[in-house]
This record gives sequence, structure tokens and C-alpha cells, in this order.
Amino acid sequence: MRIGELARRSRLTGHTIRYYERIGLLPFVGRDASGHRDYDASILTWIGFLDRLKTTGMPIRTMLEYAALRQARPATAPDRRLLLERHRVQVRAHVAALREALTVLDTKIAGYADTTEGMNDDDGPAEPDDGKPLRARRPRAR
Amino acid sequence: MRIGELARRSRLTGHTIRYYERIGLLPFVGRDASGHRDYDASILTWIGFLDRLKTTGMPIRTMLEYAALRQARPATAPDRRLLLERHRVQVRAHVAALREALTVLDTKIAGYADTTEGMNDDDGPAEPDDGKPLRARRPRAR
DNA sequence: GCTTGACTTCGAGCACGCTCGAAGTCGTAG
DNA sequence: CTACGACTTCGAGCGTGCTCGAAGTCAAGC
Repeated sequence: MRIGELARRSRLTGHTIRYYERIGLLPFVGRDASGHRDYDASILTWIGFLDRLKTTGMPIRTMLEYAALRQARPATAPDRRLLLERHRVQVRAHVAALREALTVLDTKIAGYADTTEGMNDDDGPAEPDDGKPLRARRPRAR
Repeated sequence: MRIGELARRSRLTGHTIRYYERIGLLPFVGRDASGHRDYDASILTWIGFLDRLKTTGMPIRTMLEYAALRQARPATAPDRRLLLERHRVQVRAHVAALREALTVLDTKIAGYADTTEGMNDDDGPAEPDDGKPLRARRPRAR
């Protein structure tokens, strides 16, 4: 399979596939007689998994770690497992945050419920402020 | 309240607060005698709401739309409602995608379950490929 | 009077994840 | 022989959302 077909089937662009190869997310695949990338269908499984990881917000840098462990073949399984487990914790937290935010959204929308008549134009009362932070600050690693 | 205190209480940085004001996400607030921004505690409610929207992945550009409707005071309530409802649809879809990806993650991790002994080093069999796309392609508007 | 620290404005820079175009090669169809 | 379309490499550019530093002002405490 050449890059064009893989692009169609993976719903990535050729450009993105080459980019992924460049950064090491996709293996450096062999070229055919004309110098074109020649993919095995099994690559779709890997891309599919990467896509899931992407969906869950895993940064490329972490996918690279995982990919590297996979490359460094044998017994890196425990490391990979740990990596995924750690990520799962974050995803679950993210889902929880989303669900909470969704209920806020629901409430807000409900507040606009009959507002065709112009009520509730104030986006809710100012909450009594307890001085507590709105959410945890996450300083960025540098 | 000056910007420092607001920063602490909102868990934003002063820089970010000024940035938000610059782009119109926060109102242009009055300055005190020394030229310092002077905030009312009610701003925390707005920032808190923005934070929820951010959590749900709403792009700033959309928050700006909402903010603009809020400014353009009276009867924009139906528009704001519509905006939030549309966003809610997307958030729900995102949550669904996350949950699905989570089960994939669960399966993967389960596959590594007893891999302390070195089994399952292959990240799963290549799926029989049906030629169907992995997920919908979303061309970017330009 | 001087230092300190919290603020001000302004504009540049950064991290991330692509996205795209230029210029060239290759193989097949007409 | 030519045109085409699909590919190749390379490197620059972009959209998003901050992040940061420089240079200056101001008020309070010593």
C-alpha cells in the first residue's frame, strides 16, 4: 500500500503521515522500486491506536515514548503498561471534569430556558466568594 | 481587588488576565488612582464560567462571541442559549469519544495484565481491514 | 530620600501539531 | 515522446493560546 491509499484509509493526509514518520511516531517504512513508501496493512492498527491516544489528549511526546518502548522490543511491556495506566488516570479525570462542566452548561442553558421573553439576562448572581481557587494551577515544566 | 489578588483567586496569571482583557474576553475594567486595574469580586463568576467553557474545549473565538452577546445587552439571550446548546452537543460527543477510547485503553492495559512475564508484546493482532475510515476527516475551514 | 514590590504597557517569543508549497522523480497511458 | 498523477525531500509557515521580559510608574515603609 502506498501513502495515498494509507492516507485515505487512515483519514490522515500524506503530509501528516510523512510528518509522523519524521518525528518517529510511525516507523520508517521501506520504499518500493520507485522510492515510494510501501506500507503493510498492519500499520492501520497502529495508526488507529495512535488516533485513540490522540482522542484522549495524549501529547505526541508521550506517544513517542510509547512508540520507543514498542521498538525497544522485548520486555518493555511493564513500562508500556504503566504509561497507559498513568494516562488512563488523567483521561478519567478529564472525563470527570467534562461531565461536571456539562452540568454547569445544562444549568446555564436551563437558566435561559424561557428567556425568549428576556428574563435572566445576567448570567447568574455573583457567587459569595470564599477566596478558594477556582481550580488547581498547573505550572508548566520547563 | 487588584490584578495580583484576582490572579491568586482565579488561578490565572496576571499576564493571562491582561491578555484576556486585551482580546476582549474580560471587560476593560476601571483603573484606580494609581492606574491599577480595580476588579469587583463578581468578575470571578465570569472567569469561573470561562474556565468551564475552556475545560469543555471551547475555543477562545467562541467565548468571544458569547462575551460579545453578553455585552450587547438586552435580548441576546436566545442567541447565547443557542451557542451554548450547540457547544453542548459537541461536548457530549467528545465525552462519548473519550469513553470509547477509554475502553480501548482498558482493553490494552488488560492485555498487558500479566505481562510481567513477557507475553503480549505485540500490541494486538492486525485487525482485518475493511477499508473503512478510522474516523471522520474534518477539513479545516480557510 | 531610597528601596521594594506591585503594578503598567508593549511587543516579541514559544510550544504544539500540523499544513503547505516548491522542485524534482517515476511509471503508465495515449 | 509527452503528459499525467502520484509520489519524493526539504524547509518554511500557521493557528491557538498563552508566556515572558523590558522599561517605566507609583505608594508605602525604613
